Amino acid sequence: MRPTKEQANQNRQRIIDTAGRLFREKGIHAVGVDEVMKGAGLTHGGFYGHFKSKGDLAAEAVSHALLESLRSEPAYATLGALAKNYLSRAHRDAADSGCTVAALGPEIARLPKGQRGGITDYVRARIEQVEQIQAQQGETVDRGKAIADLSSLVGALVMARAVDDPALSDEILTETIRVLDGRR
Amino acid sequence: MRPTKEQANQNRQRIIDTAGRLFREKGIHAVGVDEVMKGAGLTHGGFYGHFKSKGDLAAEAVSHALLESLRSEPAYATLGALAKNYLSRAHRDAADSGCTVAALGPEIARLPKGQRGGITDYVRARIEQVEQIQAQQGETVDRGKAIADLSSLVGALVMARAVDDPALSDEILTETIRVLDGRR
DNA sequence: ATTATCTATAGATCTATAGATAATGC
DNA sequence: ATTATCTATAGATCTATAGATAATGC
Repeated sequence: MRPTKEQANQNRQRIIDTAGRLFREKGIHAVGVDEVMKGAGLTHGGFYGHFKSKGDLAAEAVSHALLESLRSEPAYATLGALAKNYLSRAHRDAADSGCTVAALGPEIARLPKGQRGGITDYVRARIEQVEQIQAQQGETVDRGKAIADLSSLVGALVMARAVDDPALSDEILTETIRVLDGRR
Repeated sequence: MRPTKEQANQNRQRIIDTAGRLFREKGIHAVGVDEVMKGAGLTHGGFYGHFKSKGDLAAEAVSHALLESLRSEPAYATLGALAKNYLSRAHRDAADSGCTVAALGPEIARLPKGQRGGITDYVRARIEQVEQIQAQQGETVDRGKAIADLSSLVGALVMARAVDDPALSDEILTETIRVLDGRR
């Protein structure tokens, strides 16, 4: 039953991908190695052939999820278009495949430094993305405004998910879109 | 060694208060009943005389922490003053006594509905607080803008805590303050 | 007598390891 | 021979319960 080197690498990638989704859905602490391996179609004992510890997997899974969301994203012409996508109900209701900062931000903050899965580079890249949109819209590039707008996006998604009332949740999404869009 | 009814109630409050701090510092899942009870100066077996389950405590601890942060807060004349306080380094570096939404937002979102510790009422109160500041500043009251500004505060704090680089973390705080303050 | 707390522990779960297995790849 | 995976399990931890204890409060 031993897989080829290629297949073993694919298995490793599938573990990372599965962990990325499960962690975002349920939180890192709420998901065991057992559940991750079962999700990847493997037995949990095999885990330690791929990773030294669960913490190592957490760092790699966070890093992979962050890079993936940067990579798979289209270019936006306006901040409003970005906001409409980021603050959609679909994104709110699918945390497992969505923004890692909104799903795991506080949990990532508690990880030891150097094990935070490249979130620093990710945030930097996002800030620059918003700056580029500003330039493209013919505005003066204002890095501080880019940071504040990015913060709006993350904060609105966190609140829209946490809140119990669907009407308030929708209002947080649509009103934040409106304000970010209106500033064009 | 049996305490008076009054002392038992104080013990219960101390459990809730201790849990509120430990949960915000380490995350709900990362803290056991044992650790909470030790923090409150009690043995862990006594816990179930006060609460039916850890989940019940979580709901009460979140609720208490939210109400406490509303109660203990001064009135702000301007949004900039609110931002300067909320986005201070002191607040960033003391999650255990700080904003529950920024510390536990995603984790609260995963709690079952009706067990989310009154976060809906809390968010509503915060929105109204920002609206009142708008009125006080002589601006037209814009609920959408209040929501977007509140989102900026929460998102900036989450990112400032998650990020690995102290300079970037500081920049996120100070620039978001500047933007929120400048819009006066 | 009631009850808040403590001691002790059951039962479940979780991380990690050890040894066996079997197919790959030198 | 090497190694990715599996089976089995050790050891730690975590939630929850049972029974004992001792002071309160009717």
